[in-house]
Amino acid sequence: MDNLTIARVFADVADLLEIKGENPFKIRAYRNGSDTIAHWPDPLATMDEAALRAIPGVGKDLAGKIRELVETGRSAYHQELLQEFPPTILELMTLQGVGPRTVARLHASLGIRTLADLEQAAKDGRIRALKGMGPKKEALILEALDERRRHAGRHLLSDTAETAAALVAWLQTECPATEFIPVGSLRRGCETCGDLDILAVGGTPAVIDRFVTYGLVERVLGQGDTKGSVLLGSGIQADLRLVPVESRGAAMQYFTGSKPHNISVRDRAAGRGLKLNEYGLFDVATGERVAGDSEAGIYERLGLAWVPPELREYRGELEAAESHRLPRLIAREDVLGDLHMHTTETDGRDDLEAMVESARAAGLRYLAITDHSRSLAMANGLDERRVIAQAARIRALNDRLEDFTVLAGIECDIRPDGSMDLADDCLAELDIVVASVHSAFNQDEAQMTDRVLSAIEHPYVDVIGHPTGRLLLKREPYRLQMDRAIAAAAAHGVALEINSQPDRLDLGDTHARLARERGVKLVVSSDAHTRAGLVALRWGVVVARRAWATPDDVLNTRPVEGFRAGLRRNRTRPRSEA
DNA sequence: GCCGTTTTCGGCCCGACTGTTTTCAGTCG
Repeated sequence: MDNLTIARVFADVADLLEIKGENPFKIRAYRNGSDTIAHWPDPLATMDEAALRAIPGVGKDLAGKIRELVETGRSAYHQELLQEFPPTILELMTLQGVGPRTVARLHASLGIRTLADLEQAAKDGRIRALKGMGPKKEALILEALDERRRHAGRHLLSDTAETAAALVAWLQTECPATEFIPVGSLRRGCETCGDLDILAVGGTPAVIDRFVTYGLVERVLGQGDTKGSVLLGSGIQADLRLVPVESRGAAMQYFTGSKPHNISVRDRAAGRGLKLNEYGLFDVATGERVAGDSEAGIYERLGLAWVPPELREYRGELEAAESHRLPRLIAREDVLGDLHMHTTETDGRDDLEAMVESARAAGLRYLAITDHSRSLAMANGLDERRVIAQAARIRALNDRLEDFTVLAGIECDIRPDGSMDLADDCLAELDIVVASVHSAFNQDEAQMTDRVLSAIEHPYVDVIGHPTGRLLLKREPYRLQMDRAIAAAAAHGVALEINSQPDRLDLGDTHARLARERGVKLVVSSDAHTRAGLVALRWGVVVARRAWATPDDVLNTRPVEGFRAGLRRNRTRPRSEA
């Protein structure tokens, strides 16, 4: 049983307890536990009770339930709750404007169990008959059902960022006296965003009035003097919050989150006789405001270094901020080379020369061409003969270039049996080999793990490309024991890729952090298929930052000679040859 | 249900908006 499954059980328990009207702090305990477990880097299935209890938010009870889940595959408590309520009732909670109290009442008085039941009841006008409900609530439920059908769920970081950039640019033109700042999960660089939060610093309620008239607004969800909320045509919900200029820092801190980070910061404030809200940091005794203009001022007053937004996930950042041990995070400018891209030779849309020009324009100093190998016939993958011919062309081009290096590489398929898709003597000829899985995604965990471990052990493999194979919001990662892959990569000096494609971001932040902590070098690569695709490096860098990576953790921040020296093929030469 | 240089018992972040209320509950972030 993996961590995500355990996390889901606890999240379900929290929802069910909420519907039941249980003690809110008990509910929070399950929810906190669920959130922590979902991002916990080590597999809980292999941990004993003492180790489990060392996880923050996991006490005697939760540790026992985790053991029960691991050993029996189920939790008696979870099952008990499911006897009281049908499992489908949890879907009702995902509707905008429908919370636990409403679900409980719908279930108790109308026997509603499913989304279909709810829709029928709303259409029949049975909702409005309930105490505390009315025609408007009924209409809202129908709208929420419709919206859920059309664009359920979350949005890629890059999509949210584009939406935000356009909206902020428009707002800035319409209301030049007000400053607009995107905050929330977008500012933290989360791989997907549920909605878009924007601050309007120093504006008047007229700014909210303007906001709801934005051309891409599909529906106004709410509008007051300090807050407006709209649904955009893309399905992204955007919230605009008005704050006074003197609260700029406090509001940025508050609305950037994450929730557990903020709870912890507030807790820390309370311990010092201070109260923190979106308007500032206040002395409880005197009511005096002691900070709030800037984020740094708030953290400083609490004895903390300013925490970069990407680290605000309650994963040890406050302890590091307190002891001034926060890492100097990698930035896009630190990346000097790009090690994964395709050309017209396989499934790319631009040729070798165009990719080089694009990389130069992006401020890079070197790149590696890594087209697909033979097995990927769909992409016109290269066999040994074509690989060698392409390498010759790359080297000829390289000889003509000044102040820039082009490396000859390949993205070589890892076959289902773990062998490489090209002959060893061919791979040996190249400057860099990225090995990736592109087939037989459905192998079981043992097969897939052995397969990837074989690749890591192969002497000419330098990097594992998009190690989990996930496609965000589309495809689950393949079943790979990541802790074993990371251990093997560390042992063999193989780097793991952070693939920057917005729908991959693979490795993700928690795995990348674990790899880094275990001594594995990372590379941030674009996997560009067009010359414009190199801009994706931006997103890979965000993931690396969320993994607490410094430039030193990422091989392609080094100048080309240092980079090449760090590749596995150049540092595992047998001693007799040295 | 978790947790502890304030606490092993008694706390647990906090404010805005909506719809249904005639003073507030529910939802959201």
